[in-house]
Amino acid sequence: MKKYLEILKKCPLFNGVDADGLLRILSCLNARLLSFDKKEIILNEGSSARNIGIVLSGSVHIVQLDYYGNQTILADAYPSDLFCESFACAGIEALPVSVLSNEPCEILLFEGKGVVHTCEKNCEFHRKMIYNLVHDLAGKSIALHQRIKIVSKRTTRDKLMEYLTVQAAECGKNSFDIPYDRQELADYLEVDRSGLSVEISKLKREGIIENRKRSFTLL
Amino acid sequence: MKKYLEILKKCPLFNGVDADGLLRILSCLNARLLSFDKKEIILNEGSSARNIGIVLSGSVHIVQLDYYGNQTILADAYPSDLFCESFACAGIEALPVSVLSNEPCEILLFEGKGVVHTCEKNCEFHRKMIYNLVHDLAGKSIALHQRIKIVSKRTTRDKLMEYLTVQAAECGKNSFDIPYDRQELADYLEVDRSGLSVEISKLKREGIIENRKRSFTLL
DNA sequence: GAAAATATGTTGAAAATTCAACAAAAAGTG
DNA sequence: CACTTTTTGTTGAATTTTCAACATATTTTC
Repeated sequence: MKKYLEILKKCPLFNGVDADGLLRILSCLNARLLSFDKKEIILNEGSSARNIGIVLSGSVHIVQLDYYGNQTILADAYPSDLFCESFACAGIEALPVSVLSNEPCEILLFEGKGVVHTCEKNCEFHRKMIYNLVHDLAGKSIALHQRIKIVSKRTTRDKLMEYLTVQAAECGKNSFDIPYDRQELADYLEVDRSGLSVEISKLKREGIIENRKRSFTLL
Repeated sequence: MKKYLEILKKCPLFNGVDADGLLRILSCLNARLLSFDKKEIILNEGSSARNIGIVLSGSVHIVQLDYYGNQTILADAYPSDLFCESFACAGIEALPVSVLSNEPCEILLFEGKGVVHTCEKNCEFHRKMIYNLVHDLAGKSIALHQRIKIVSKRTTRDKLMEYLTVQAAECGKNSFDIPYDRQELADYLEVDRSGLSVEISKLKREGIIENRKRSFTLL
């Protein structure tokens, strides 16, 4: 576990906790270290919602699957990011999403109740974690609202432009790379992949954007 | 304020806090009591995100507005419900949503930092509130995911059927009333109102649902 | 209870999305 | 480097949504 100490220190849950406290908390949480290849199922929709995950290496997609096979990408998690904390904290039975590995990755999994329930030994750290949890959950809510703002646009073109505008704002430049290939971008925007390609081509022809693969420029 | 004590006791933020503690917390939070007519703006998108609200009477819609005038209904809040707590807790500047009164209503508004920062007098209650906040934020996240599952369906018919199925499951009956008129339902499902009416008519003709105004039955 | 205002249903035309199928380009493999 | 696999772009047809306009029904107001 020491190998990942630097990653774990940056995890929003452990903000303000020193390396010593971190190691104590981890032993207290009974965390399991798991490895996955690309495109594997880490957690499956409908399975127990008790677990919280932290990405140690690689990255994952948080998705919902439709009965027609349409996949919706809700969010991504990268090293140091938490995932599924909201489901564990709400105390629901079944996970309403699936978590898929986007590339080979290593994941730390532990039970959410270990975080929420105070234990005798580390009350000091637990208190800090609860505060951190509030901030993290609130941040996740913001992210969901931002995604809704993008996806609630009524046309593929508007969704794409809103998405690209947000990305540009986030990295403070008009040129940036997105974390998705075409199919994944379509799954994030909830549109048809081929229709998305058509729209990207149009925007390029109209001189509104430049694009090559995952790299975009707003003009 | 005593008039609303019963409503406030049921607020998720004050779970486990007795009437005495509640009154002390309220004075500490510097809460303002505000009244609104129907269809008024309570909080405007882009304005300060510092405030948390509690509905005391009536009900409100949490909405996002498009530059074309399309309104998206994200959630509703009824007496005892909190709203905008996630934005206040995340510490962002600008509110990414608007809050509109759905009917004449009374609202308690206070600064979010009063909840998150411990004060000297009521540390006991503050600790409880933070725990309550974690549970509440997690629950709001679940609600958003549920809404996304509905709205990510690709056709008006599928969105409507998913929505009605969730409603039926929530009240445990096949007959139920929804809290929206046609335009509001369209705004919640992110579809065109007239197209929604067409789809409801079709489903009735096909014998899949019964409907009169806000009352629906799944067959 | 009549008049005005609001809500809902219906229609047809225009616009957009989806779907399947295929071509072209790029990436991965031995 | 050749071959295979995967990704991306393009097309046209079918489906669906949107939009505007209007008819009907319901509610509100005086």
